[in-house]
Amino acid sequence: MPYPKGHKMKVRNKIVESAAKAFRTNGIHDVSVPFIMKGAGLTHGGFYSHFDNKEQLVAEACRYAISDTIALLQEAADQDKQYPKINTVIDYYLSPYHRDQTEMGCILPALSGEISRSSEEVRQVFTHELERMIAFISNLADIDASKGSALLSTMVGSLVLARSVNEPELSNSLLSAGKQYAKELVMN
Amino acid sequence: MPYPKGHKMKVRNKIVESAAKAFRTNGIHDVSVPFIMKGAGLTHGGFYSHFDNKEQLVAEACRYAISDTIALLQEAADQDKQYPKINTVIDYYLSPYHRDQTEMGCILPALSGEISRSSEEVRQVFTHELERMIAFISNLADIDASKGSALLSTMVGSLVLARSVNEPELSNSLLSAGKQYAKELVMN
DNA sequence: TTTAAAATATGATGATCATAATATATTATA
DNA sequence: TATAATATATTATGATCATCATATTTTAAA
Repeated sequence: MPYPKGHKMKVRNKIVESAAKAFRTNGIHDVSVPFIMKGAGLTHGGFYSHFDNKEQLVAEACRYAISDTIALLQEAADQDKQYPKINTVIDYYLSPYHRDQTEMGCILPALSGEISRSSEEVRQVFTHELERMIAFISNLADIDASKGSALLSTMVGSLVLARSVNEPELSNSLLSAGKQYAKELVMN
Repeated sequence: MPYPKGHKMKVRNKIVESAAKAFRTNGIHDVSVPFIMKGAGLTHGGFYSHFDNKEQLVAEACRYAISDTIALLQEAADQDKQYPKINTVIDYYLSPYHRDQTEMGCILPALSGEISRSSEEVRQVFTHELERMIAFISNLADIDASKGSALLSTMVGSLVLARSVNEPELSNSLLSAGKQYAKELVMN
């Protein structure tokens, strides 16, 4: 058996990581398989020995990206002493930094629009991961899932709109307004 | 001068309408120029006598679609006797009907993600139209623009997430939660 | 009814895409 | 060190895209 044990798995993970980055930056349809493979340090030929098709990779990249985001937000919540902890997450999520760092940021504002037009397979994975995200937010804010959904919606909506406009002032005010009313939602 | 006066303008409008429909349903990059032209009852060849390139059409379709949405929401607000009027708009915006009718629905949840990766020209138009939308919502709800931005963000976020999941129950609960907290935001 | 400008259709070009077939390189084990 | 299984690279295929060049159709006015 050539190649060390676990080698293929590592390469596969690199492809998923590369895809998760590229999709968040440039969208799903605008990112080609060759581009993703280049990002993983490979050429396009080997792609189909790792995945059945691009759609399967999209699903995996969604799963990876949301898990990654939850971990990142959890870390932010743990490090900051601010209370309630949810405020740290809201502040991070709606920061100019997060707005401008799409590559590493939350997948929801970046790809939800495209996901809604994707295959059942992709939407199935997305649905499951979104449920985890809602649970995470609700738990951290100590609110029920319904309120948690509304909170997440406000965060996602504010960020996606803030990213769409090309007037920095308007963009910042969308973030600020989102932050303020997200926090009020949690407290009331 | 062949062809009746105003003929070209009418055809041009048909193309913009066709594009606005198609983009909302299938995204910008996933809709081809030949497909848009077919939707307007034409073949692809004539496209470039109406527009310099696809990007220019995207910008026009954005403008058209947001104006169309504002008019639709204004109409809904005028017809229903419910007070405050903003509640009618919130109920319509976050209805299963609007969620499932992407073709005629609001462009914000459908295309914001892609817009944020579009050209400056497109984002410029989008920014201007978004400002009009925020003004419309704030005015109708009798709240300031900051609160209006947060309200619109909640509506957009809820709808985009509701459209992304493939579990009807979760989707409906995202709409319901959005409705409830959007109304509370207006009142508090 | 003819005509010519304006609008539209047909067909072509070169790029890029997802995917597949085949060739080459890698390396754990014998 | 040789080998054979496995991973990766190269090359090919057929489709689709935006855009352009050219041909054909339309119809207001002469």
